[in-house]
Amino acid sequence: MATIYEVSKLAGVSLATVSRVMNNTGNVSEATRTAVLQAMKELNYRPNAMARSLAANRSDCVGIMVSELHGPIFGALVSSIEKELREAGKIAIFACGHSDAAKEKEGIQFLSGMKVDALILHVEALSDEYLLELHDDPATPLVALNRDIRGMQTACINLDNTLGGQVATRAMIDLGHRSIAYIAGPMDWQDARERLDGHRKALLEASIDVDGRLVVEGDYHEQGGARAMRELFDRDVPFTAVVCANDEMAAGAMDVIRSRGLEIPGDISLIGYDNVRWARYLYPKLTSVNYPIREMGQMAARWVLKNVYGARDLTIQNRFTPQLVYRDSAGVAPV
Amino acid sequence: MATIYEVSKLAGVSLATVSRVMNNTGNVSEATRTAVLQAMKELNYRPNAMARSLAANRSDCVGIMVSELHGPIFGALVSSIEKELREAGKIAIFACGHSDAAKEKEGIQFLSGMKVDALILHVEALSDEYLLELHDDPATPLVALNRDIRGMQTACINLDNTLGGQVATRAMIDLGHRSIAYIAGPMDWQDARERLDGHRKALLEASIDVDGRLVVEGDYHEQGGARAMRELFDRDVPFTAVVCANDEMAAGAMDVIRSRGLEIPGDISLIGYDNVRWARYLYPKLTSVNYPIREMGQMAARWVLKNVYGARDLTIQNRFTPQLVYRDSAGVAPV
DNA sequence: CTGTTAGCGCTTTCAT
DNA sequence: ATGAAAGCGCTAACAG
Repeated sequence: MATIYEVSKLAGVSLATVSRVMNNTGNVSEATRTAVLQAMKELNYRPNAMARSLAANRSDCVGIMVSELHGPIFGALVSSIEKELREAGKIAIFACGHSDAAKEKEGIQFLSGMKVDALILHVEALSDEYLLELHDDPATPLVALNRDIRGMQTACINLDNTLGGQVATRAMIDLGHRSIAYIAGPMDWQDARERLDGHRKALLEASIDVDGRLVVEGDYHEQGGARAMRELFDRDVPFTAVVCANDEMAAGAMDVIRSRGLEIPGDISLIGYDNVRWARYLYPKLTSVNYPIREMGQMAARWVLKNVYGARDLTIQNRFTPQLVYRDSAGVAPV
Repeated sequence: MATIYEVSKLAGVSLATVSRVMNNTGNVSEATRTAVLQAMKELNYRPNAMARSLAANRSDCVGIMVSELHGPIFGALVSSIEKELREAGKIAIFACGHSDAAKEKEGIQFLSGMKVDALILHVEALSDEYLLELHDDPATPLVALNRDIRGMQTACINLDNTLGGQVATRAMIDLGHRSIAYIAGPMDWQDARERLDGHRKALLEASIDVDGRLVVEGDYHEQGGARAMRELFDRDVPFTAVVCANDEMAAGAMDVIRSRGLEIPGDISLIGYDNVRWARYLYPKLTSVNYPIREMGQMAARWVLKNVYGARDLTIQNRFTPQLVYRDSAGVAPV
């Protein structure tokens, strides 16, 4: 593979000049510029990104640490970040934490070894304190998704999860439901707690007693949703609606409801959360709270572009508002 | 961030020695080794991956070029490759081609600028000839997923798509269906053509005439599947089963079938292809041909580990056999 | 077993 | 406007 040296020789100029035309830095006469460009083409020259980083002390890489690389949420996130970064000529380097504190730390270490210029994190296991520490270390700027940490709120991009839970339950109430069950996410996750808070809030504002027997903790997975749904039926306290803390669990719940010979939404209304791509493939099509993950990923990328690479004219929105997407799984309460 | 130089000073040894303990190369006395390790810990030293690559002329990065980073197929692929590579201490760098020839080429250029040690490709738009050319250039070894290119078959990892189509249609035949419609993928994609071939083959081996009016070309997306399904109904030639070239289209078709007041599988049986994660969330649960994409991604990663990094004891399987996953959407033909 | 030294390909002063 | 030269942090001969 050709190097800058060979290009300079072929073009009859010095290394420095070739570097200048590559980076559009300093003054280069039109004549030499074209000569260099020509030589680069001729040799099919690709600058060595590694060498460039080393010399420039700037890698043009940003590290993305997520729980998983796949799935409807993380997949969309990762994809939108990569897209935005790439359009700005930056490279996204990914690491997976699998919701495990040790692995998340290890992933961050790995990325820092890659000398990334910035970090975008969407992690569960790492504590607020740890993230704050990282944030206060000026070595690598970072932005955290789905977190809201005091002391670094300008570097947090999150969804108003409480509002989301509220909106879902409120929609059920507006449809006439009074006995509304809730399948929560794992309570050691902040977003799960917030979503549940929202549910409770909606109940309170409608003066409906919150009945502990009507909420059961799931695991954000289909199986957990199914299990929770069975538990709900077994508890034998009547309800006409169930809101789920995410769509996966709603899918599991849906299956169980149907297997009891009940109709959705005729007998039981159902609302999910996240509005993943396949929510509309379900039958009936799932009403769900939208998690604008692509927009939020894009925003995280912009945060980096603005705060690390000095891009102008970018406004950062730290907090996003979830909106209910009405489909067919929630209907008026049976009389 | 600490450098190797500072570590060497703190440990009271030379650069070379530090390098040796980092890489487990050459002989180092136990005493100095611990001293160096200690110094590294003390300084929280992370080797600079860029510098290391430059010097060693080996980046430990492998470039992954896929059409998309997200979605049930690509997401799973990307995730499995990253996992396998990472466990071997290699770094996956991703680029998206969006099924566009120009972007796919550009992505490859980009990755080669990153000086990746190898390339794993899952692309549609690039021609066999172009890939062969790349393959014959020893600069960057490459392995191609979902392709079967003469002249580089040992570097291809693919699914027997024809067999998959055959298996699906054969299952319908075994259930007593004789009039079987087919919703194909875009005919300029090789895998779509192969899957259709399989369908025809199954028909032939059962001595069923292939009726051109019963196959319609879709686009591998839900909307295309719905459109194709409507087209099929409009053509007014009766059928009791439809096999779809992928699950997305099956989801779209399902919706249309139901909207005509028909039952699945009572009136019409349906089989999908790919067996994506949400296939079992559909109602009825979708019977589908499994595309073992994770295994294949893992295999591609192993190919690189073996052929580029010299890992031992890895056997490479170039061709995978699809298997039908029986669920509820396909049943016996109505009498 | 350990140290010295010459690069890897590029950027970036500093001269000219 | 262009060139010379000193590194960036690390590896890999080569000596000793």
